[in-house]
This record gives sequence, C-alpha cells and structure tokens, in this order.
Amino acid sequence: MAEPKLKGKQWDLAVERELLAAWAAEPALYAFNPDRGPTFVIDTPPPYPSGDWHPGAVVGYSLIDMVARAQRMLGKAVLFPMGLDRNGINIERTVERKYRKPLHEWDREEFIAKCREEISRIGEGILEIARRMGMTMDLANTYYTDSDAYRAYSQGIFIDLFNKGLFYRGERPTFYCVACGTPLAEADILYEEVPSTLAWIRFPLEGGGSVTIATTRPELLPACRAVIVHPEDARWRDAVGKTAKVAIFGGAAPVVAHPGAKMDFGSGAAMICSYGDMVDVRLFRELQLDPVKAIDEQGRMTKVAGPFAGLAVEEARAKVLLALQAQGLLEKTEAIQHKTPLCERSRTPVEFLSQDAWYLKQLDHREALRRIAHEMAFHPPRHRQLLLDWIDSLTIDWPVSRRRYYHTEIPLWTCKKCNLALVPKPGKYYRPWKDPAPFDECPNCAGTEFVGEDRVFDTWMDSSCSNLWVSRYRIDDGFFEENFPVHLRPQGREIVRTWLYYTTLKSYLVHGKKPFHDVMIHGLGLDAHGRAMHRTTGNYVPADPLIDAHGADAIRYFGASETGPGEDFRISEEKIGGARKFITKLWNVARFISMFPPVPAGKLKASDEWILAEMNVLVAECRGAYEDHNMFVPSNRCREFLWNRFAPHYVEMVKARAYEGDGGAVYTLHAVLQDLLRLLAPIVPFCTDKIWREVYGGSVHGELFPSLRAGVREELTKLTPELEAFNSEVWRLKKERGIPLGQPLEGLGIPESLQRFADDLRKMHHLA
RNA sequence: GGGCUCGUGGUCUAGCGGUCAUGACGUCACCCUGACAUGGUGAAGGUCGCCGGUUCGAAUCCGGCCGAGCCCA
Repeated sequence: MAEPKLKGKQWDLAVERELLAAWAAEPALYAFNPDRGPTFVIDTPPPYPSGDWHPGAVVGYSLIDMVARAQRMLGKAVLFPMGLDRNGINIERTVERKYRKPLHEWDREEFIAKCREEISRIGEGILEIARRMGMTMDLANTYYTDSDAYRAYSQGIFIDLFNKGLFYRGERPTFYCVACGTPLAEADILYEEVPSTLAWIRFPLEGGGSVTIATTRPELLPACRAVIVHPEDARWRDAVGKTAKVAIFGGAAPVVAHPGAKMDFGSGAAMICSYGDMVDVRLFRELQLDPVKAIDEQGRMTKVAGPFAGLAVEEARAKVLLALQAQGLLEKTEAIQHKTPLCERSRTPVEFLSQDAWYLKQLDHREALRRIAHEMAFHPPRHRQLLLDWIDSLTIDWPVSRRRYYHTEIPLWTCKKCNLALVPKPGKYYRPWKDPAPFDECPNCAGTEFVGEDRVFDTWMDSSCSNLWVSRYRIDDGFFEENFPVHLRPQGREIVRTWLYYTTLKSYLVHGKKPFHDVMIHGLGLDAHGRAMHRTTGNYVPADPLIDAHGADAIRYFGASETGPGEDFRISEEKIGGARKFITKLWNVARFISMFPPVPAGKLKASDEWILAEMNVLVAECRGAYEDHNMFVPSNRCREFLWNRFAPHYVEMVKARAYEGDGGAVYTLHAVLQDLLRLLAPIVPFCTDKIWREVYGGSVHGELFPSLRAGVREELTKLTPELEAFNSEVWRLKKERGIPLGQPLEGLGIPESLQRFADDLRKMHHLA
C-alpha cells in the first residue's frame, strides 16, 4: 500500500514554529523586489506598543498581511513596511504612574529618557507577535516615529506647510484637558453619558419677574453673559429682550431668543458662559460677547469667581449650589444623565479654555477633502461615509500644539524683539527647547535673540506623514513620483477620523493630491457578546494565549472567513476552533493525495474534466476577490469547494482509479490540490506551505496564483447539482436500507445525463 | 434631536428581483466506508425585524415604523 508523504492525521501546531525558522532563512520570498513586477506600496498602520496586542488588532494586521501576500501572488512587487508609533501621551502616563510624579514636575531631559527606556522595553512585543502570526512586513527595517530621523521628517513637512502659510497661532477657545495639561483636537474627544446634577436657577429680570435657567455647570455663573430661550417657547416669550441679573455674581445677561435653546431640556432657558460647551463658544462669537476666563489651566476657578476663586471645578460647583440655596435662588435640582465630552486618554471631562495654540487650517479645505474622499476607492465602498461624516462635522481648525514632552518638538523660534515666528531649514531634527537657535538675525527686524518654542506636536502630526515616508517623499524622488498616491491604506474603522482623515488633509496640503488609490477599512474585534473589548470593561482577552492554543493559521482563517469586508467580528474561541478543523481537513485531503506521486497528465475522464471545470470557477472567483482585497470570499469559497465538493464527491469518485495509478485521476488530484494550496496560501500560510514542501518541494510562497486552465469544458459544471444529488441519493438509500457504504446496492440506475460518469460512479458506490 | 450603518434558523454568516433561501458552529440519529471519528452520512430547526407600496413575481427595489450599533449635536 502506498505511504502518504504527510505524516500525522492532524495539523500539528509545532509545525508552525518549524516553518517560522525555515522562512527566516528565505527572506527573499517576501522582500520588496522591484524586478518582480509592478510596485504595490502598503501604508501599514504603525501600532502603538502597549505591552500586549489586542486580538482584534492581531486579526486586523493578519488581514493586511493577507492582502500583501495576495498581491505578491498576483505578480506585484510589494513594499510592505512596518513602523511603531512610539510618540505620545500613553507612554508619558505610564512613566508618570510608575514614578508617581506628574509630567510638569519632571526635568524634561530626564523624563524623555525614562519614556524612551519604557517604550523600548515594551515595544518589541508586538513585533514578536507579528512574526509568530506569519506576517510578512519588513520587520527587520521597522521604523520608529520617535527616532531622530522620523521626527526630523515630520518637522520637515511642518516647515514646508508653515512656509506655505498654512499654520497660524491663535488665542481662542479650545478643548483643554486639565489632567493632561494640554489643548486637544476634536478627534481626541469622546462623549459619554455621565450622571450629573441639573440645577434650576432663578435669575431676576430688570423691571420685575424672573427667568429660570437650567445648567449642569453652576460654577460657570461668573462667566455668564447671556441667557437664551427658544423663539417658539411660550414660557419665556415675555422675558425676551429684557436683561437678567446673574444669580450670586450679579452680572447683566440679556435674554435672547435663539434656536439653539432646547425647549425640552430642563427649563428651556440656558445660560451662555465662557465656556461650558461648543454651543457657548459658537454663541459668544455669534452674539459678540466678551469672554471671561473663569477656569484656569489647572482646573481651578479664577479671581472672577470671587469667594470661590482657587477652588477646583467640582468643589466650586458644590459650593455655588449651596450659596444659591442659601439665597433662595435654587428652584430645584434634578439627577440626569448628561453626554459629557471627555479626554480620550485621561477620561476626565474636558474644559473649554482660551489658550494660545498653533493651528493647521482645515476648515478652508473641506470641499477639496470631500472631493478627494470620493476619488479614493474604498473597500468596502460604504465606509467612505465614515470619512465624509467626519469632514462634515468639523467645526474648528486643527490645534496641533501640545504641552507635553515625549513627542516631536515644534521646530520654531520666536524673535524676542519683534515676536516673529521663524522656522529653520527642513532636514534636521530640531529641539528648540534646548538647541541654540539656528539663525543669526531676524529677517524682519535684525534682532539677534530668539526664544525656542517649548511645545510639541499632536502625535497625529507624525503619523499623518506615514504615507509620505513609505513612498519616500523627499528621500527618493524617482520612487515617490512613481508610487504616489500610495496604492493601499489598510486600517481599522475606529481611526478613520484620525489617521485616515489627517493623512488625507496632510497629503492634500503637501501635494493637492489624494493620498491613496485604495483604502481598506476592516472592522473591530468585539467580545463574544458584541461589545468593544477593553481592559477597563473587564472583557479583554490578550492575543498570546489564543495563538498558543489554536495556532496562527486558525486565527488567520477565522479572521478572513468570519465576517465580510469592513464588518465587525466577535472573537469566538469556538469559531477559531472551527477554523482549525478546516485546516485539519485540508491536511488530510492532501495526505491522501500525497500517497500518489505526481504524474504528467494522462487521459482525462469526465470526472476529471468536471472537477477542473469547477476549479476554474473557483479560481476566477478567488482572483477577483483578492484583487478587491476581499479575504472573505476566497476563504469561504475554498472551504465550500474542498469540504462539500472536492472531498466527498470527486475524491470518492476517483479513489479506485487513483489506487490503480490512473494518470487522469492522479494528475487531476494533484492539479486541484496545487491550485487550492496556492489560492489559500495568503490566508493560511503555514499549513499550505508545509503541505507544499512535503509533497512538491520548495515553498508555495514563491508561487503565483493559478490562472484559468485552457481547454476545460465549462459546460460540465451544469451537471454539478445533478451529480451531487445522485451521490446524496445513493448515500440516503444505503442508510435507509442499512447497507454499509462498502457493500453493493442493487437496482439503482444511473440517470442518462450522468452516463459519462458511469464507470466512476459504479465503482464509488459499488452499484450492481 | 440629526446623520450613517446594520437587522436572514439557537449563534454567526452568504445571497441583494425569479425554481423547494447558502454555509459554518451548535443540536439529534445512525455509521470506523482502503486521507481524515478534530471524521462520514442523514435529519430537525427560518412568517429572511414589522407594515405598506412597485412588480406577473421581493429576503432582494421604494416608503414608513420598530430595534441595535457608531458618529455628531
């Protein structure tokens, strides 16, 4: 009896480790090689290291790796870089917590050194997981956004845009996080329902009567400059046009009819303060009111709060309520759930403060950005809307300056004499808070003394350069010209409003062009109940144990097959286990075929031609899907083909011929197996390669996808339903009559339409 | 309150104008058939969210409603 070349009846996870070692010795298979064919550049998301890796992220990056592998097998020269985004508040908070010392109490130099130490310690873990998962990014040349080279690059882009007049310095209300001690952009804000107290406060009206406003921020009373009511609100119609006296603090506040007032919220009347929320900001501008700073950068009340000056916001709120009560101006309080803007990092409520900040103009460019959003091909197309929605909802320019340390410095100096802001030449890494000014004299006033900017960039200023960096803008002009726009931006749905948006903005400002030809948006990894997985929610499962238990291929196959492109997926160990079973099935089919040494094509019988015709259908479908960066279709179609068609029908039909060494059957079995392995190689690179190595030698990862076989009679696929129904009928009859499958069945004729398969069918079923 | 997306057997998922609605996981029954019991075969299980409309014909197109999620106010 023939011996199978594949040993073992199951897919052995230890093989994955062996293959990793083998692959490490064959880097040329995955390296960027322009001679291979047309270039395909991928702008891989640089993950932020944080100890371990979220299983959803592991699946996301696996999908990206499948795209890269698929493009290689379509004949492209794939540039698949890898970066780590290591700038930012996350690592700073880690250091602050570890040493129990807030940022602004540190010596800057010392703090930066601690951050670097910490991030280097935890940064490599992600790369190790990527390697373990069989991902083929260029890990050996990983770039770091906190390297001098990358920071110099990011600064260089800033300097270009600065010289184009796209940045301005402004003192205007912005989102401000007291805990982080820095202004924030709209993208850094999240909204959550927070339990709070709605206070109904009576303001006396000049000339008699009163108006009752409802607010969750009574401590802002000293900054109240107006009261608004809805124009159609009958309750307050008489108050409109009069002047109210602000409770306790006694300022004058005109009562204005404005559609921004919500009739069904609280009393229907709202106070307008500088600044409680975005509505306040807008109305101050609209009604040309003079803002008052009631809260300072430390989150304490300023002197305008009189007796409450120096108190923290929360404390002031409680004391103001008590004072109101004492004066009989508090009508009632109500416990409500209030959507509160929080800082995404610290999860504390943000304030609106007037602060000096550097802004990048974005509102002026919305029309162009919308156009560009339409020029890029989205996969899936409907996710373009996520970007469009965000563009439409912007209300302020992008404040890019932050008062933090472990970030890219803003490369600016200000002339001491005339206050002009000066940028140096691009190309070097500048640290204006410690470097001497790179100027001799001010071009404006010939002043010779300069003050270095001590603020840093929002980290998205760095990451939004990634597509320029990987397409070698300013590094290799020829390469850049050929490969910009970059071919593909793959990323998660949750960072459309940040990474994708900011990259689009930057690329437009730098070049006026779209940043990418294609954008692939994958879904989020949720827990088994469909909720987002967070450490804080307690439903977090790290990726490592999943990989150890089920193997990289099973997780990859799960990720490819579980949901369609762009859909969220629930991390389910049961489903990952199901993926493992598919791999074992593939293994065993290959194990069977491996008993027969490959032969040149002999005379093909109808069954052989039939399965090759079906294979053509599968190849066409899979190639089309891979070109569209769709892993769902090939993973599922290949499974259906293998498990429901090839194995039960074709393999069983030709078993007898195979054992006789028939050239038609053996040739076809190998042809189909080879095609299947090639079609599945991007998704399950471990088991397909192991089988290929054992049975055919070499690596499947050096192969191209199969093409359509010429001379195949496509019309044979029309017989598929009938053929499979006939087999099913035989199995059912034998079961009904209690006849073992190996025993003959009497009195069943083969239908006329299937006569061409008669020999194979008779042997398969032992038909009499 | 507005915008977007989604609602298909217990769970997840395909189909997106045309014969008895796809597959997986799970369930039940039987079976070791010369690759596989991490297997095979068979079976049960669905008013395709609800209500209207277009059409000879709708899960599939249109409108409304209900529900879920995300984003914004």
